Amino acid sequence: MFALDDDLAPFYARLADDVDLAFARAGIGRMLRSPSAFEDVVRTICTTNCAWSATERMIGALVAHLGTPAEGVLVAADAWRGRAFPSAAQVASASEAFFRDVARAGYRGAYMRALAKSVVDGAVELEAWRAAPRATLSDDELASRLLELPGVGPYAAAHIMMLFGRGSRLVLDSWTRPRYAKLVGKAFVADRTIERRFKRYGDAAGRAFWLLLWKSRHLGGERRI
DNA sequence: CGTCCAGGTCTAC
DNA sequence: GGTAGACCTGGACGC
Repeated sequence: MFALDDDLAPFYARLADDVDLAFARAGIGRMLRSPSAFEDVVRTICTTNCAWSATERMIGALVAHLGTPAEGVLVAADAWRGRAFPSAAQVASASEAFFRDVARAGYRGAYMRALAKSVVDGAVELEAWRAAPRATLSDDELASRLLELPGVGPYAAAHIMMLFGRGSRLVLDSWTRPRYAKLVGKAFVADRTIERRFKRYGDAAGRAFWLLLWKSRHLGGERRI
């Protein structure tokens, strides 16, 4: 989960003379990921086009109703505490009614069911994709595969890749866009402009973008860049 | 009570 | 390849 195999040395080397991100060289910038790649993808789908409260509701329901209770942990039947995130098989076996009436996932229900089935029958090998080194599976190839998954668009693909240890794509959404604009003192900044600004970080552009957005959390205090 | 939109995506031009 | 419209849900908002 701590992605300790991710080698950030090249990234830190690139930040040696970076005014904005040199602070990260102290060992900042590692992304916390899920025990399984399937969980990373499902959680991400549950962040799309909805408020954070909805994301929590959907994921909470998946865990509480489909996940396996941890051994020796006594919990209420409807609680998510003490349970593992459900496996692809467990999600695949859930009914449409569960997604509609319990998780209240709306149109995402069909996406999650389809994804879970693809993982179960072996058509989609998320775990292998996550484990594959760049030399074997390029960022472009991984991105195109993720984009073919139901419910995964540009935002989700970039987010999942970040969790998979590929910090090349910028996670652009309704939180990061205004967040970046505020940091540079503008009301609005076009995606192309942001992409151009971070192009210099090469295959670590997404990680650099993310770090900049969270810089104040690491250093304390809000400041413009 | 109607409209808007939140850590977007998909389909049809 | 770029762009409207539709899409589940529910909390926030204006009236």
